[in-house]
Amino acid sequence: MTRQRAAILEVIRAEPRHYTAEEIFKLAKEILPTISRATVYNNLNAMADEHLIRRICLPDADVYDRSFEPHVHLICEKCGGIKDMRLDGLAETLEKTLGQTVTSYEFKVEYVCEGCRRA
Amino acid sequence: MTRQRAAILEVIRAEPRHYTAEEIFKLAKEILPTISRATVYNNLNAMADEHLIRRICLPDADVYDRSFEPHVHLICEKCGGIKDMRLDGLAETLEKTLGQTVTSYEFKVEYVCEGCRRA
DNA sequence: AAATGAATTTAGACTGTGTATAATATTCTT
DNA sequence: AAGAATATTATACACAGTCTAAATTCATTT
Repeated sequence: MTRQRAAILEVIRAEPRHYTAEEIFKLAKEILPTISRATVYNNLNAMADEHLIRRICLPDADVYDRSFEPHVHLICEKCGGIKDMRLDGLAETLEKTLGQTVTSYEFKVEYVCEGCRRA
Repeated sequence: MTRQRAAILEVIRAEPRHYTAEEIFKLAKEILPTISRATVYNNLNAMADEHLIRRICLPDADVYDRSFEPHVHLICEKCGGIKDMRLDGLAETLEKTLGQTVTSYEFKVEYVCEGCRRA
C-alpha cells in the first residue's frame, strides 16, 4: 500500500458521494501535492480490477464507488443525481437463470428522483 | 428520418452484435460515404435519449444495442464477449422495492463464458 | 412551384480524458 | 542493508467525442 494509493482511497471513502477520476485527482492533490494524474488513473483501474472499488459508467463520465458490495444505482434522468439502493436476492435469481456463478454485476436504473418529481 | 439516420440504424440492426460508435461510423460510411463523424455521434446520442437504441458502457468503450427491450448483458471477464439474456420480473421487483416506476434500466453482469471456462 | 424558415449535416478545428514512456523513487524480500 | 521488483512522476502523445460555422436538406405555406 503506497502513500498515493492510500490518499486515493481516503478521498473515495471520505464521502458517500461518487467522484469522477478527475475529481479524485484534484482532491488527492490536496493530500499529496505531487501525485500525478497517471498514478490516480492507474490505481483506479487497478482497484476496480481487484474489486476494491467499483466503476460506474454514466452518460457523461465514469464515477467511482467506495464499496464493492452489490447494490443498485438509481440515476435521476432529470438532475443526474445518483442514489444507492439494496436489492436482495438479485444474485441468486441471476445465477439460477444463468445456470452458473457470476463474478459481479452492475445494475443502473434510470428514474425521476423525489425532488425532480415535485418540480 | 434523414438518410443518415437510416444508414446508422441499418448498420446497428444488420447484426445482433454490438458495435462501438467508431465502428458504426466506418460501416455507415460504406452506405453513405460522405457521412460525418459528428452526425453519427449526434444521432447515436439522440437515439439513445429517445430510447430507440441502448448504450452499453464497457470498460474500454461504449457499444450500442439495437434493441431497447430490457435485458441483461453478460460480459465475459476473460474475452470481453457480450451475450444477451432475458430475466423476467426484474422491473416488477425493482419497482416494488423502490416504490415508484422506473424509466429504464441497464444490467451488466460479469462472468466467465462457456468457451473461456473450458480453456 | 417558389419562397421561407427550421432542422440537419458536413468538415475540420478543438478539447480533454486517459494512456504510454522512460527516468526516478520507493517498497519489499532476504 | 543490498538488490530486485514495483510504483510514481512528468511529459508527451493518441484519440474519442464535441463544437462551430457554413452549407445543405427538409417541411410548410402561399
